[in-house]
Amino acid sequence: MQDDAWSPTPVLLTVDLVILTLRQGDLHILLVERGEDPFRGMLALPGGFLNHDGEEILDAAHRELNEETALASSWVHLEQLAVYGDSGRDPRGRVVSVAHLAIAPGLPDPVAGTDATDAAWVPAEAVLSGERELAFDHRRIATDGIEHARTKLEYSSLATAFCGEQFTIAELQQVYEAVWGTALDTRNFYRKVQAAKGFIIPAGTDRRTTGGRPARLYKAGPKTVLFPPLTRPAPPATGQTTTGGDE
Amino acid sequence: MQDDAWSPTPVLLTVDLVILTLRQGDLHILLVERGEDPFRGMLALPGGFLNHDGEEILDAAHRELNEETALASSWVHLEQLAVYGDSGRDPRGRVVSVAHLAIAPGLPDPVAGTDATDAAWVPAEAVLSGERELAFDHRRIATDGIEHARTKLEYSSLATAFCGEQFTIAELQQVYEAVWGTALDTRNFYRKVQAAKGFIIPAGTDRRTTGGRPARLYKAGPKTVLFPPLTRPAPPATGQTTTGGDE
DNA sequence: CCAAAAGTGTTCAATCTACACCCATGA
DNA sequence: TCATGGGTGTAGATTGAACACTTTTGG
Repeated sequence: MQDDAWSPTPVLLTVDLVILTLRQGDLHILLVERGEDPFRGMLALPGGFLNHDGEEILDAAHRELNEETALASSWVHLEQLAVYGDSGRDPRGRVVSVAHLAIAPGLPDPVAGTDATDAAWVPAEAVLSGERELAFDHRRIATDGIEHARTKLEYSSLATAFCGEQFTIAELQQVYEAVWGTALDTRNFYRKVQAAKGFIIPAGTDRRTTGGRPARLYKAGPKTVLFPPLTRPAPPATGQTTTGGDE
Repeated sequence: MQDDAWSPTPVLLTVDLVILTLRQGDLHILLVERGEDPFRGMLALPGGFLNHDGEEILDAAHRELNEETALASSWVHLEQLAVYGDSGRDPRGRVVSVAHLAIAPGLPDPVAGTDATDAAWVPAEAVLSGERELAFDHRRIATDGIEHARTKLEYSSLATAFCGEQFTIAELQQVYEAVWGTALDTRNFYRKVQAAKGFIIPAGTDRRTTGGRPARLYKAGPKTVLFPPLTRPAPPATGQTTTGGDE
């Protein structure tokens, strides 16, 4: 990082959010309908420019998140994902976006955005498959974000961010099954999450019942890195040499 | 990502590089001595502002890499790490840096920078321990980059980027040992790297000898994601509950 | 033939998977 | 007392760490 004689060209910074949650057992992503002109009327990730003077990037992400979900920041996991800065990605000029991943516990159905024309939860599958078109390079960003979440479930405590403050192990399992799109053995899942010490810790003597034996309640533990990790079942190897092309 | 009435504040974008290589069996990082005024004379990561008109971020990283190492881009692994944009990180104003991780095969000793006053390979340990002070928030960036490389060796083929086009399994093992700072069993390492199909593939009938039986030569295979992964030995658990504090 | 480094076989323990089984509650 | 989901035990397969041993070269 050193200066040169020429003065460097400034760019515009935006913050875009991949906000994920679970709804009726399926992974959903929050999208807004654009009210302004580049891509007006098309679905896009929530986000916006950095505020006037010296707003921190992470603060801007939090601000946008609250504008869209009206959720107490404390319950939401928020982390930086990557930068998307291709010169052609925004017709308005050189706009560089810092993408963030946010995970929220299940929210009430319709989220009327304060800012955007309209905001809605869309099944993640519809975005991954390309069924829903997105503005800018947002499909790419959303795909990257979802993939990031998938792998991070394995070795981090990210899954608890999908639950409320307290949750049962069965609820936690639903998170894994929804995000990974696979079924897991309930009984082995039990032991695995408990084997990762510090992942979840018992919460009071409370229980919650849905027809059978009441389940113990847990809350997120102090550890964010899981050991041993929860391994994702390998896809069933479709007769090919391995699992299709690579690199 | 939607517009507002006010016009957004532009920021300056830089690209900073964490360039790692192996030298005499130890992990080294390339640092330059700053010739310009903020932090003049202090060590810093190689990097610089984006070029005049619409240079792509990745292109800028490649450009800076070549200026510093004069290495054919094709042999170097280069990927984006993260964005560092805290408002106080650069005394010149709002400068946002896109950090990159570069891995290069061992290079000839002195790398006389074209741009910087001086460039030198510094043992990674000296940076991690804080023994060497770095300009800006570059120690943080370097630390993050090294940690990123460490974990990525486990599940990706990143290690081959430290070797030349062809390498022996013993050389590959040295990479793991140097980056992780642990000793590995040669014989089990053999089977593990070969079990991860597509990681390394035999290169011709060539062999290379250093005193004993000649070793087979390999080159990087098509797969970038390793399955099964090479797991890093857990640190010996120092009698504490687990491995020290967390979160 | 000896030293040195490459590569193979084998053992024993830890782990994982699959599934049988018991437990606690509401109706 | 039955249905329903929560939670535990356990046998067999798979994997992993440790280490003896064989192979191939140069001196």
